[in-house]
This record gives sequence, C-alpha cells and structure tokens, in this order.
Amino acid sequence: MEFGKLAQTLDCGQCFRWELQPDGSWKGGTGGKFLHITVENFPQVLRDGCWAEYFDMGTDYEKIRRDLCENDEMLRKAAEFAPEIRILRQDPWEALCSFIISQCNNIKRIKGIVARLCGAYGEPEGAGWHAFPKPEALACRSKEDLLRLGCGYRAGYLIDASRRVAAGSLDLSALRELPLGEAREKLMEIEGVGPKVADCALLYGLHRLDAFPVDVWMKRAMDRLFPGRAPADFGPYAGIAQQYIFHYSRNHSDLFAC
DNA sequence: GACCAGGTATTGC
DNA sequence: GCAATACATGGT
Repeated sequence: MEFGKLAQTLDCGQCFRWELQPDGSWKGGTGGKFLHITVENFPQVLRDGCWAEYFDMGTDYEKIRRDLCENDEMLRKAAEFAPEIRILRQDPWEALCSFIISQCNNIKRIKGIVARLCGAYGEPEGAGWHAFPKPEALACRSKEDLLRLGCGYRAGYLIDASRRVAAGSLDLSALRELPLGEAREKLMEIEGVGPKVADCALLYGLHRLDAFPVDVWMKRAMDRLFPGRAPADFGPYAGIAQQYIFHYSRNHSDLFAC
C-alpha cells in the first residue's frame, strides 16, 4: 500500500470525511478518530493497530483481485484502473448515515452535510475536527434542526435511524452475525433505507464483502459491461468487485454516452 | 430557471 | 408487478 495511491481508497466514493490537503497529505477519520496522514508518518500509521484495522491490512487484496479477475477481462480492466482500492472498516453508524444522505445527492454535497452534522452535534476531538454525532445526539433533534443543516428530505430518515439505534431496537454490531439477507431486512426497517442504502451500510460499515450495492451507476455499468451477470456471480468478494466497477464507471462516463 | 444528483415510499393502473 | 411522482437542496 503506497502513500501516493491513497486516493484510490480514500476518494473512490466509499467514505466522506477525508480531505486532500494542498501539500498532498490527508486529513480525516471515522467515528470519533481523527488522523493526519503524511508521507512521513504513513508507515507508522499502518503499524498502529487501530488504523491498520481501518485500512483492513489483514486482508490480502492482491490475492482477492487476482482471483476475481481470473477469466474476467472486463473486471480486470476495471480493477486495473484503481488496483489499490481497499474497503475501509468504517464506523458502522457513520456509514449508515452517510449513505442515507447519499440518496439523490452528489459527493460534494454529501461531504458538506456530513461535515455540518459533525460540527453541530459531534464531540470536538481537537484541531477543529469533530467526531460523527452519536445516535443519541441525533435522536433528540427535530426534523427542522437537520433541515437547517441542509439534510433535505433525508432529515426524517436520519432521525428515524438514530432513534432506533439509540433505543437499542436496532443493534448494528449484531448485524455482523446475521446472514446477509436478514441483516439487509433489519436495516430496511428504517424509514428511507431501501436495498441500495442497506447494501452500502453492510459493505462499507459492517465490512460485509459479499454485499453488492446497485445504484444508477452500477445499473448502467452492469447492463453495458457485464450483461447477464448477477451480483452473486462475483462470489464472496462481490463487494470489492462492485467497488472496482463503480469507481471505473464514475471515471469513464464516456463509456455510457448513447 | 430547468435539470440533475450513489433512492425510497406511495399511489394508481 | 411496474411506471409516475413527491421528497429538500445546492450545483451547473
């Protein structure tokens, strides 16, 4: 894993709290953990247990990529565009909220809304950085409070999610133990969480690497580049294949012009 | 100003 | 089942 290729992982659309600094370093984090990654401290960051886990250093992505791309020229092409993509082990609650916000939205505005939520209701962690608000911190807000932060019609969805998690009727960690389909059903009990957002929460928040979110980009990419293929055909690491395909498609929109 | 952006819930055939 | 529509809001 190279410092110079961090963008492949931090800017491939799976997370919304990292910002590239003018000097090439990265500032960001997940949940309540902040980090400033520089070329100097990067090796040491990867030896820190907590951040090594975040970057999923225990998973052999090179081997998974080889296996996925064997006998699959199109996937090989997509993966070669950003072969250093890793699926981060993000804070599950933050990932769920981020992808609730992502619906019918663009990455720049998603980042802005997340930053405003953190600034308004997240604990200050120093250096001007705020943790993502805990479920309890959002559960006691009104829809109007979140509308003021620009959440739009997703405001009510965030409040419903936060009340379920804060009350304990939805235990995100417990979803790790459930079969994928059951975990998905539990998430979809939240108002405003359908199959796509549930799959994003599972893949990016709970590290269920077999989850395969299908948004408009993925629908187009699957129709055009992988006709006849179903998500399950990609196997237990379908989620990683999804990320290669998603990122490749986002950066080759010319492929989909009529 | 219309149109679009990593959807979802509701409604009407 | 499946197409149409509303839902907030900021950027182009």
